[in-house]
Amino acid sequence: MDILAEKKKAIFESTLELIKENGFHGTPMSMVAKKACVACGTIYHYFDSKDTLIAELYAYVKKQMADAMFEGDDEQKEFKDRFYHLILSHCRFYIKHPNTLYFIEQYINSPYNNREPVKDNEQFQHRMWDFLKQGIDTGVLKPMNIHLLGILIHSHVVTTAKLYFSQRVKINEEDFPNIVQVIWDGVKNHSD
Amino acid sequence: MDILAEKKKAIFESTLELIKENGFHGTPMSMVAKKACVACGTIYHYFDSKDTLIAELYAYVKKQMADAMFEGDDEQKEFKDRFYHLILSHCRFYIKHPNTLYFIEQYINSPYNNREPVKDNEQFQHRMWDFLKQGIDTGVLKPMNIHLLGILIHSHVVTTAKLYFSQRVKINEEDFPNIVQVIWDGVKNHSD
DNA sequence: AATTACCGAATGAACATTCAATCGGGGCGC
DNA sequence: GCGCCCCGATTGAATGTTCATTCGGTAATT
Repeated sequence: MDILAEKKKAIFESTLELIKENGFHGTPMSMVAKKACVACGTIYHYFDSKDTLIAELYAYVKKQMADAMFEGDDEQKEFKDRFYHLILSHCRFYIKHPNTLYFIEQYINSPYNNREPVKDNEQFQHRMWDFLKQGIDTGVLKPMNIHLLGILIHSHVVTTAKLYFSQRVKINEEDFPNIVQVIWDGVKNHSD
Repeated sequence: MDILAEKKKAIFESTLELIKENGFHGTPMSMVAKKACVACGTIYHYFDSKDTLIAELYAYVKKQMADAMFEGDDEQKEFKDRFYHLILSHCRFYIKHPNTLYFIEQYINSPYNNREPVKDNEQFQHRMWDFLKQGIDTGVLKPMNIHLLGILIHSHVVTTAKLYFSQRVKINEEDFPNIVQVIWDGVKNHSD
């Protein structure tokens, strides 16, 4: 179970990195095999097909993200502080895991996305929705569709992380709070 | 020159639609040829390779977008009105051209993006930057890096357009102004 | 006539997937 | 403890398919 898991993990990590570099097309199974130091056939011992591998990889990184996400969230604190903390953690996760960032973005914008809906562990989504709902109910956030709100915020985070790695616009971690302020001012209820 | 342009255009449009449906990998040249009602060889009369076709297609749709973008912008109006008008036009362009929306998103998040930097007609970018700069200089917008501002706004627009076509969150054109308000509140300078 | 547009079968390379063959470790009889 | 067997894990060369691209030729346009 240990060695088994190790090999599967090696395949995941290799695929992740190669896809970031070369995209789905640009990464033949043979390349994944070489990078993961296994034989081609071994991959097929663990996964039915390349599509399956990619779909499972998506679930794998999604779970990692969910696990990392709410760490350090303190329900006792004020809403705004929690908001900043959550968004910044999320940004930092992507900064720390660029392979994941680019893989997810590619995946979401590819036809893989709608092929077989991976049964998402939607832990992350639900905790986020609860948090946002609380913000709306207490009048701190604009009254809006929660899903919409969540997606707008997430897209803001992703854009920020991508920018961090881009050549054209140079930002660093010290700029993050200012960028988070943009989305905060956007979603907060200005009537108070 | 006329018929020539027609055939080239047919190839562009077919590629655009097929890539939206099936992605880069999922669209063989033979399929493009069939859909465009030309022979395989004809495509190679107009384009050096599949990569070239895709790169030129990107420039082609980018130009269409730029052309459609600033239509109806009135420099006499108040900044906020112009902002809403521009953002809404941009949203509506994507709504009207979903193929373009999904193609661009796939392209940007693929390794094609960094392969050969298409010499962008950056007309759109520059007009946008000028507009944003004016907003900052007059104190209406938060003082921020203009490129950063532009990208954050654009990502908001793209997210909105994608949401429009998504199953999960149902929004329609009447919701747009509220969504634009989020980004407006986000970027406006609240100190006045 | 000459140049250009167009055709589509043929080519060959790249790649996902298969499978027959080997490895290795743990259970079992002695 | 020792040898043997079994079975899942692993291997990587071989297979068959799917394309991108080519090219010899035909039609249209000048």
